[in-house]
Amino acid sequence: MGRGVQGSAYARGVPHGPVTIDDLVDELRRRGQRATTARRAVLEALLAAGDDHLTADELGRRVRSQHPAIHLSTIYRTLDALTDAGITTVARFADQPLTYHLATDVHHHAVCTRCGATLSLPPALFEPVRKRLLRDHGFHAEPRHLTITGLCRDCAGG
Amino acid sequence: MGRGVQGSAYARGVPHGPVTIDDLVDELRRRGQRATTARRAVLEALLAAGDDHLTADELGRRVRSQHPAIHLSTIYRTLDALTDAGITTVARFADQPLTYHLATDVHHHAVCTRCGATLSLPPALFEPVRKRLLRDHGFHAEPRHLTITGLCRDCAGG
DNA sequence: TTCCTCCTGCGAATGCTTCGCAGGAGTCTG
DNA sequence: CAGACTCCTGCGAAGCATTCGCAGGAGGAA
Repeated sequence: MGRGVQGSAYARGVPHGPVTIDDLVDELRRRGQRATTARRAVLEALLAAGDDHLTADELGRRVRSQHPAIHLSTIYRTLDALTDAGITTVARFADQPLTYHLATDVHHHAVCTRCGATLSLPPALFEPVRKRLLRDHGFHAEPRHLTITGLCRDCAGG
Repeated sequence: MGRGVQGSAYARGVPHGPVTIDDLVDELRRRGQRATTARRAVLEALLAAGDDHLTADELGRRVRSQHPAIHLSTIYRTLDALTDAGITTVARFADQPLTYHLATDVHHHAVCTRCGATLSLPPALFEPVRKRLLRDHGFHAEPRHLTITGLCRDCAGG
């Protein structure tokens, strides 16, 4: 397969699973945004992070290890732009700072409000609720990254 | 019914539905906390707010209309204490400041990440997911105030 | 009433995130 | 490949919600 001449990885919406830096950069440009060093670096860091959720600060630290001049405010603006473009997804766990990851990484979360532990959940779990919200309320539940709060096994004491 | 001689409204855990100021103050004391003017005022404001979710700031404004000297930091500390005592519940909608309401008001939310509109949902909707999380992951999903994000009918354009 | 704490007002500090500005880098055009 | 037109960036400061330290005052048990 690979990327064909005419189709980017994003040609039919946000793809699931692995993508390359070039896919991401292409998509960025397709959205009318510029592919700068800072943005490429942020995308590389996100790609390298795999399933992890990174804060702007952590992302800044990683990016600066290669490009020391990149300012934290640029990271924030970049993440804003990427999120607008649908390339990244934001989530806030409890009262932690915002975290970011690639939108290609589709999953939901259960977050412990006491210890902050997170559990990754398969999207299927929420399908019934999603359908119901759509049908009964016209509400389009976030399909890519829901968060449900509560207490983890340890914090619930059993 | 009414409150019997020996049983507070909270005797069997957090009650659903209406409670009085005295129920709330009693419960506070039962938890070993002091019933001060500030705390009573906060509880009154929450009670008067009905189903609304109030920020510390908004709560401060309302409390100060009766007791001008009560400082915002006291509101925060009071809300902390009330939440610790299980009397109030916290929620964050999108990137808004934290909001608070009485724990007796049990409901879930769908929040639009674009316009911030919120939809109140019956607890029953999430029961299947809750049960599943508990059984499969030992995760105790917050029973009193879940939030699910997405786009409302208007923002989804249809 | 007395005493021992806990709670409070106040102001300053913190931490994340955003903003305004002036200069520099991307991209499009020819 | 040069020129021009923006958008993007580094920098520092501002903004906002929330927390903290302190010294004094109010709550409640005896």
